Amino acid sequence: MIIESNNINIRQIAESGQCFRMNEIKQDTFSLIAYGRYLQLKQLDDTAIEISCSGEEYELIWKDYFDLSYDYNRIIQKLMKGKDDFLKKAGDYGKGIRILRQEPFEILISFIISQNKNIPSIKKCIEGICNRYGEFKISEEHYKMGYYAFPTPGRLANAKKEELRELKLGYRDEYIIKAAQAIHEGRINLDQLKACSHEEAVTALKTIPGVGDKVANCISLYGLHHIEAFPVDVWINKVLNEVYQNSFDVEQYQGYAGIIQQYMFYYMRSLK
DNA sequence: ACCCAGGCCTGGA
DNA sequence: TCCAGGCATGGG
Repeated sequence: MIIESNNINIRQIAESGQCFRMNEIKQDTFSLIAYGRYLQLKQLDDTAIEISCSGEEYELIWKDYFDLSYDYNRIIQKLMKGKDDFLKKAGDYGKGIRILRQEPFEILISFIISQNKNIPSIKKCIEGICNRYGEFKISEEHYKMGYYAFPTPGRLANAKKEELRELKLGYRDEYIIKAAQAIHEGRINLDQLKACSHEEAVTALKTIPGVGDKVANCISLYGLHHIEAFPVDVWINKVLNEVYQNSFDVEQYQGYAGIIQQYMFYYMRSLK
């Protein structure tokens, strides 16, 4: 089925560093594994994508996943009318980005892995985990394409350190197991954190070893959809230092700073 | 060989 | 409270 929007660009989303299982499989066509499903997305033009699922499945899952009820154009227009030159360029450059509503547990583990790694390396590690611990599935709708879902908390909670080391996760092995156990044993309830405030969520997430301020903000933004989160990584740090001389005022964008952060990140990386 | 990657933890000022 | 060094691994 076709989705029309002035603010949806699959390539930009796939390259925006918020999701790690979206890949280009042929020109302008991307695969995606999420919520235990396999999907293909084709960019038709600047204002439309084709999504390989029924209208029913779209309404049930993907409309929400791509955050299609939110008006990103309103944010872009606000930036265009403002006087922040960098954000004008960044907004124009990344106006097809949206903040996905991804599975909280997958995001928790993915961003624990992300520390001190580049994006290609993060992707490799996540695929390794899925291949080793995820459920193997077959998509009848895609010529019986086989794929692995992201593993459940229970499967990862019972993983062995040595196994994870084989997957080249390095010192993150223990972090991953501890995090999965916290979820599996119910000490941390991610759905509950979705319902409470961003600040409370970050505080709770930081009790998990291997989750510091940056990773907690990423989980809050990408996994819990607290779009006021503002994760500061090396790239955003570069923006804050070099572009704003450490005088950027996040408060101007209160309530949706995470979207602004995403435009900054995507644009700054394009400059190198 | 060195440096960096969507950082975090620990120990010592 | 702030900072330095260490931490696994792969790629430039």
